Amino acid sequence: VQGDTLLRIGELSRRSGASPELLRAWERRYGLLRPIRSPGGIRLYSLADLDRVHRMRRHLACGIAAAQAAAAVLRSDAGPLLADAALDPAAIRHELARTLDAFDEPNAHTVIDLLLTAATIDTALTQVVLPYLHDLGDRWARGDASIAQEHFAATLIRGRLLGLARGWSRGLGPLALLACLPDEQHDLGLLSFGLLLRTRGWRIADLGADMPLPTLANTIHTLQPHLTVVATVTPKRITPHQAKLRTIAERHPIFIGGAGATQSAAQAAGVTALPADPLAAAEAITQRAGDHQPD
Amino acid sequence: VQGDTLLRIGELSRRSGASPELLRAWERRYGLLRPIRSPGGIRLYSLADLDRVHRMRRHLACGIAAAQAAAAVLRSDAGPLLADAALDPAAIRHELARTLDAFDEPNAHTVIDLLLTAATIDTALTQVVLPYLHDLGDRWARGDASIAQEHFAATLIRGRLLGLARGWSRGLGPLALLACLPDEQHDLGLLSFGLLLRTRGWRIADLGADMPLPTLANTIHTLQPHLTVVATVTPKRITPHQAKLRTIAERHPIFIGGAGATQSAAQAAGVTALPADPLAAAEAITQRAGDHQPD
Amino acid sequence: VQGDTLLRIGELSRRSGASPELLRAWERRYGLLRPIRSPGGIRLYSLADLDRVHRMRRHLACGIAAAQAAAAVLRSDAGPLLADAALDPAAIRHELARTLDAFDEPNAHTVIDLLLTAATIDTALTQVVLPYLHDLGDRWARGDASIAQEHFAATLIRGRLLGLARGWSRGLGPLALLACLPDEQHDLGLLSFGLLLRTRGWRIADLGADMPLPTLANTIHTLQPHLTVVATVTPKRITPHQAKLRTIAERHPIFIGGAGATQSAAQAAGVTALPADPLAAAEAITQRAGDHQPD
DNA sequence: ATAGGTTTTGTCAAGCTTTTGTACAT
DNA sequence: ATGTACAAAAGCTTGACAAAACCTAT
Repeated sequence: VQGDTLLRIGELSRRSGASPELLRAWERRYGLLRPIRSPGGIRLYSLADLDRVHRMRRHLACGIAAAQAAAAVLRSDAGPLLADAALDPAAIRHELARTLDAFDEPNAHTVIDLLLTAATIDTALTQVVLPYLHDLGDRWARGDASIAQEHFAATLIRGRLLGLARGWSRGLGPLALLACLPDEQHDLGLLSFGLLLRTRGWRIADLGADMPLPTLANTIHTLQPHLTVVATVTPKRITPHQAKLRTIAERHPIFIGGAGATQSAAQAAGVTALPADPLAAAEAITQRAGDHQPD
Repeated sequence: VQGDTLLRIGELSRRSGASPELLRAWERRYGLLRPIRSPGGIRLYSLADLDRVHRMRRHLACGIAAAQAAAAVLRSDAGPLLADAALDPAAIRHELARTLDAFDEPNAHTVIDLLLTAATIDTALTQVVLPYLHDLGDRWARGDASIAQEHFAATLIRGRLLGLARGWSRGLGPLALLACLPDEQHDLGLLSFGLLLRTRGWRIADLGADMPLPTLANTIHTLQPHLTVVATVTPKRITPHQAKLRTIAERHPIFIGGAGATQSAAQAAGVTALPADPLAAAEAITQRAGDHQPD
Repeated sequence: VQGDTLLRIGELSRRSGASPELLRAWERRYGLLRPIRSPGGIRLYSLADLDRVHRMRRHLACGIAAAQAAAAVLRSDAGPLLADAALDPAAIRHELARTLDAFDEPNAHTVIDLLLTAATIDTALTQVVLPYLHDLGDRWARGDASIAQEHFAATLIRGRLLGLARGWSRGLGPLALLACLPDEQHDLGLLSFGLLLRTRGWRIADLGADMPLPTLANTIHTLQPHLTVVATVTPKRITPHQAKLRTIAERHPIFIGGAGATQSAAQAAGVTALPADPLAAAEAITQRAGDHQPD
């Protein structure tokens, strides 16, 4: 569970599938493991040792002889493996999925803490959080994840993203107004996009899910943002509002993002489509703003 | 229920369920009560004293030993008064409304920071945040607030509440599972209620808005919570699901809260209605859990 | 079920599922629990103790041997913070001091994680981190803290602040160049100040401690920042460089901040003094920039 | 793989003390 | 009403024990 727990030989055997006698033999013959000892002489193994045994068995399963397998394991033993493995985005994403699927809130927070200290917000969002959410959606569609798991995960992640968002309307940069199209409930992608914009110096005002367009128009008038981004996961939400969108877009720059932001649908509504990739979208908008109002 | 009613020891005993001898012992040993005396020496107790005895008995029912229970009662006696003395809830609520109405995110955060530093979570929620949200809903119904303002405020507050919620499934007491009924999108009341439960020692798992009942049933089976609370702002959401709710409630305690939790609707669905006031609801549930799980 | 109730061993046993004998054995053998005692010698446990027992049992259920499980529990002991829902800045500061003084790096990280999710960066820095550093300096001056503790704490905090600073030179806002005066080694205050500026939309370039003024002048020429802030904790570092500072300030706005930034010293060097309070300083600079370059 | 010895760990018992609700005499 | 007494319940310490898990060596 933890990174620094110690296992006795019985537990190592249970977790690795190798008998205690065999583990002792591998230690004596090949120096595969170097457990520390308790005051009474009991062997105590680290999780790195467990990993070594796993690799050893994998080699054996491939037909490598024991002596050579052990040598290979020790050779490829680049020190604190598990600690480094934690920095691999795929591993973190996997760990995030595991904890959230199990409704294990404290450890999910720990994983996110680790992620946020190890990575930039850009990396955390594009390499871990957004791919995870995307994957979760797929699993839900396939019936491999329950709505409960999906809501639980979304709530926890929303909390962390809103934590990062704190104060994002403050400061000197241009203001971007964000909102989901009417009937669109998926706000996490837009929230993430807002964070990517924020790290690029924008000020953000986020109206969240399901925003009626007349109200949006009023808010544009009140806040006078530099530009507005509306989001949708399906082009279907655009068509019913083409006319209204076009009216607003005539007096104010409107961008549309999310999986539903197809070129054709955007063009029909007289607004500008953003790339599907949120990082590319953030860069594109920032680039554009920099051009219009250079330094 | 006057503020200045005085009880003699027999009446206090009858109302509190503790024998006169015991009440005197608690006074002598722990200083739990400080009754004034009649000219003839008869003890005269206030209603605050009755409340102390009730709290004492609740602690005892939870398994706390008498000396420690009395200490806890006395400690929580002086606590909130001193802590919150400097704080005017109405002023803070007004300030919160002003900043949020103006989409002034940084200063809204500052107000909330101030509130959280100056008040307990209980006070912050029941005196400021929940009244503000309620008032915002009223203003929206009257057309005095736009959906944009409402979404903006809800998102910001949700972020702060989720920040406070961090780690709330960890460690101690019994586990409470929370969810909104199907089609119910208002999750902030439930979230606040979860925080109130948390400060009373519960562990929380929150499934958020719009949770299908079959999935809820599965999650109950998986997590084995001590009880489940579903929320709705209107009784209309209960009727279509009466049968399913009843089925679940037969094998697991289900409570229903929120503005829509009328007695009649709850009874029809075979579940227990909670008081409309979230603080009272949290107290009621905690009370009940303490009663059911004595020695 | 308050956060400060005390349990006798029987109740702890009932709530945790471990027998009283076993609890005493764990205390004696591994020091897992440190209950206070009643005047008569009865063990009184806190809810944090209950949490420890729960974690102990969870480890045991995973197959970890008792001695190692206890060691793991004690190692990951983040104090009473996680058990209570206490987000009082003073409590967090105290917990930060406790963990850092004990060179308890993992738990210090946990405390900081908690702080960053519960509070805004502004609050975290001004209410917790900076007061803690100031207090640490005082204690060191009085001989109550060792240089080792001071270095350890500074290094850990610097790492976290740098983590928050990631990407802070990116984006659209005006660029602020930060540097400590020659011989000035205290860079954490400046780093914090940079973060406060960042949340107000600035881009930041930080040159860190002990920066020779000719190099600073060159960097100003290269980066063309919007303004430059130099920091010092004592006015003594200003006097030797008055002339050079004045020369630079003739062609570029220079501000001076930190405890050493007295009005008189600043005036003598022809630069602008900032308020001693970093939050006020950040606001002042941002205000000024907004005036000069509106919208 | 087995044998024989050691360490670890949960449990129990004996004898004594503290805590606490109730009872009784003044 | 007060104060003392009392007995049951719950705790404390010391010491010991046995099953399970481990060790080494053959």
